[in-house]
Amino acid sequence: MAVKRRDIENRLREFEARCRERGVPLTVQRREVLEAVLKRDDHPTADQLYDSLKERIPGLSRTTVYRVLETLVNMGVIRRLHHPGTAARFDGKIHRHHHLVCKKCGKVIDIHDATWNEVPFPEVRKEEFEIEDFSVHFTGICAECRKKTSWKKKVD
Amino acid sequence: MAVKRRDIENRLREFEARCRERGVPLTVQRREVLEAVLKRDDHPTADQLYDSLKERIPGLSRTTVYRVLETLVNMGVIRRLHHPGTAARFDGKIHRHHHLVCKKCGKVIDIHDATWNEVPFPEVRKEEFEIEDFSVHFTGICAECRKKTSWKKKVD
DNA sequence: CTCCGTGCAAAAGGTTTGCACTGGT
DNA sequence: ACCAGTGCAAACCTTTTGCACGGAG
Repeated sequence: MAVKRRDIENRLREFEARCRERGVPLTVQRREVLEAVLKRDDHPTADQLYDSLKERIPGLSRTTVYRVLETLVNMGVIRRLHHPGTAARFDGKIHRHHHLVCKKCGKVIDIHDATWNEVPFPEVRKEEFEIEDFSVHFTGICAECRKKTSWKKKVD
Repeated sequence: MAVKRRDIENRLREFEARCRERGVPLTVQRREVLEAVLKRDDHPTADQLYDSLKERIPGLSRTTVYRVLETLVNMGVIRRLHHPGTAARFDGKIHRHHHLVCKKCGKVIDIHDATWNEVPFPEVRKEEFEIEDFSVHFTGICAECRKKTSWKKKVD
């Protein structure tokens, strides 16, 4: 489910506060892009966000959307997803959650599962890698794709 | 660790058998690209594979590498990875394993962890999603990047 | 007032497509 | 011989960069 209205307001306020304390200029574009990401639960691409905002913000540049998204990711306010598909997708939900990824159509569905959230980090001392978080990709076939008869891409 | 020599031979034989039984033409390019992916453990991009093969296969086209990789993924012989970075990466290891992904440089390290492999699939009846497998992305900072002082953003 | 952020255009990758030719079955 | 696979070039899509202007602190 998408972030709730109340939560969105909190997130925006939190963002504004963080901008101020860091001296990061708070622009209309940044606020609007963040709000647009928070309002959706379908992991939009930069281009989809641009399309949904260009009417509200006349003269908005695609470039700016890319740059703002980069800024928001670096501030830890949103996340960049690396799932199937050519374009990067963005997620306003920054708490730990996992994804169902359809092998056929690439759709990404959020899931929350307490059991999975609590599995302890694996031992990776050998790799000298400092794990901060994790997310699980469950791959398979979504309901719609399962209904369709033709199954071209994946053969088996 | 990379796939072992013996295993590579088995995988190639298995691939040839599957081609025959499906009537998929077995070409030099397909065999060589598959072998090249199996021989490495660093999740190469299409371009890196092309570079490593163009000497062995004079006249090889980048396009062909892309097309062959697509075919191999569809046949289930290799996997496409969707990790940070602009280019898609490919993985010859098709058994269940997980990845350490560096937030800074985008490097992907394989890990095998029995505990993680055995956590049962979550309940997703509501989503009507048929889970087939999963893989876990552990995000954090790799050894090299941790040593570096600056901590701005990703490169590779 | 000073910079940083923005807009525009153009460049820079990475990947896909159209078409003619070659090679596997 | 037939049809799928390949090579080449160009198209395409996403993302990044250079530069001048304008708005936020």
